[in-house]
Amino acid sequence: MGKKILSHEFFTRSAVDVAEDLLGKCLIRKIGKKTGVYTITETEAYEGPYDKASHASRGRTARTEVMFGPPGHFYVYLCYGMHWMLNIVTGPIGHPAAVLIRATRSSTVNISIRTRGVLILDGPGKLTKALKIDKGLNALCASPKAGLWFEDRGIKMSKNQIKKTPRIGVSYAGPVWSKKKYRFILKKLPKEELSSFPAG
DNA sequence: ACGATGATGAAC
DNA sequence: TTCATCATCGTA
Repeated sequence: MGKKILSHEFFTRSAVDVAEDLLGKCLIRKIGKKTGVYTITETEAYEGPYDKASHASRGRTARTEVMFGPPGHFYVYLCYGMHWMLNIVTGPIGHPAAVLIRATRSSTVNISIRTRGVLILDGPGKLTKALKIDKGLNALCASPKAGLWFEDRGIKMSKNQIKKTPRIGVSYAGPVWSKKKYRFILKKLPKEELSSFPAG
């Protein structure tokens, strides 16, 4: 099976396109000798300074600076005083946009009790907690060097597997932007296509 | 339905 | 310097 690291070009597009295309791609987390593979099942696009739901709509600040930088870098910030949100910057330099990674799914193999199951991380805060993602990754380039990156592992996607809905928790963005269907959900993923990570 | 919990940005 | 506001989650 091919394992292609998603690089610069993949993220140099509109956040909406990247958000949709990230479904079925894999998020890889390496800490020490342990490597986890997590298939992305839910994303949200925050597209540009005109998007009232985006932090970038209030201009260039210390926090949003990363969004104005190069694509393929992480934008990580604290939400509600306790949850880290993982975003990946998209579009060309100077265009503030990013995609929020909201949920993943991966197969698990627990050798000690000889069971096989599925690990579902179904919320942006749960995901970062499980993958030990925090401010330390902010502004870093997605890469093995950072210990966190994206890969295409050959999962085939078709449009009818994707559900589009308005984004979560953005009512403050006004009637137009809060209603945009910029949230992408992968409805189902065949078991054999689930990525796995080594136990122990 | 609501409280936890702290950074952020805007107002004064 | 103060204040309202959050791209959420777990418990009720």
